[in-house]
Formats: sequence, structure tokens, C-alpha cells
Amino acid sequence: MAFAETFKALSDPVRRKIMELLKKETLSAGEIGSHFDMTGATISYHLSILKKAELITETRQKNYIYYSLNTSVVEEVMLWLSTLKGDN
Amino acid sequence: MAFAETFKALSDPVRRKIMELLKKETLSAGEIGSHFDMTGATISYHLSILKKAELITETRQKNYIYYSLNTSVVEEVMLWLSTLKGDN
DNA sequence: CTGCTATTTAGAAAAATTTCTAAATAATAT
DNA sequence: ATATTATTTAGAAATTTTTCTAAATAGCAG
Repeated sequence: MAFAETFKALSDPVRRKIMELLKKETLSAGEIGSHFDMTGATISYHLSILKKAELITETRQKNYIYYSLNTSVVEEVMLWLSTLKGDN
Repeated sequence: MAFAETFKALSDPVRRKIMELLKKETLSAGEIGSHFDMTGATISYHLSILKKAELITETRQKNYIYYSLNTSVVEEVMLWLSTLKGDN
């Protein structure tokens, strides 16, 4: 995991909101997009960044692409943060 | 605390390295700068962003300004991350 | 007060990010 | 095979971020 990518990915409010949506349930790209006032192309761009950071994973079904959280990377970020606090 | 500012602050590698330096000890702006190949003005810019995000605090002594970590904001970030994982 | 050191602020250039439109893929359905 | 729907890719414009140089501020020290 590359912290650079992970933190950059989480630094954008749209992407954090996507993470929160996916916390509740797996969603298709289109369903995610319906929560924002942006084109599908822009949502696709944000999804690609979360994917590169391995914060989400995708699975294809019919002609939909479903996205879900990958909590293990979230955990690694938390570990880095916890070392800042001195608990290690 | 504003997550936007906090995550943005942590999204830059220079600023994360500053956080790691300050994890060990309080340092002056100049001492922090000596770890990077950048002008003091640039370091000052990065410090200002960490300060706005309340990730660090400053105290003045003589004509030095010393910086230290503020771990309570680090903890709030960890809390947000933990809700993603579903532990709450 | 004058000079010296530490740091910040201002303004501009360079680089990276975000967003859009238009076109391309991919998969399904008729 | 053609049409339709879902999504991504490419390229460009707009915005934001990072960095620098030069100038300003702040606090000693002599």
C-alpha cells in the first residue's frame, strides 16, 4: 500500500462521501453518481482514484460495475495514524 | 475539526514527514526545514497548512517558533476511519 | 538604535487536480 | 446484427496546490 495514494484519495470530499455511501452497501457506478451533481465521467475519475488506492474494489455483473469498500487499507491508514500518537 | 482540511493536510508527503519528525520531539521551523531540500518559505507554507488543520501547535521561544503534534485531531481522523470499517 | 538570525508573507511560475464534453468500450436485449 | 444502457477514456479548460524569490516581521544581541 502506498500512503501517498491513500491519503490523496481520501483528501477529496467527493471521494470521502463515496466511501461513506459504500460503507452501507455495495453500489454500481451509476447509483453512486446519482448522489452527486456531476457527470458520470467525473464520478468514474473519482472511482478510479479510490481503486488505485485500493480503498474500493469492483465486480462486474451484467453491464453494471459494482463497487465495495476494502476495509483492510482503511485499517493500514489507522495503524499509521496510531503510530503518530505513540501507541505501538 | 474539518475533515476536508485534515485529510488535505495529510495528503502531502512533506507534511506527513513533518508529522513523523514531530512524533519524536518538538522542533523549531528551522530544524524541521533542515530535513528537507526546500526553502524555509516552503516549509513555512506546509507548517501553516498543518496548523490550520490543527494537526500541530506552535509555541514561541526567543526568536524561534517550536512546533509539536496535536494528537487529538489525529484521533478524530482515526474515529472517522473506524466508522468506515463498521466498528461504532 | 543597528545588525543579525529565524520565520513568515506576497506574488508569480510550475505542476497537479478536478471537471466537463465527446467519443470509445462493454455487455445485454431485441 | 443493431440498438440501448452503463461505464470508461481522451483531451481540454478551470481551479487548486506547491514551490520559489524577494521583501517584511519579530525578537534578540551588542
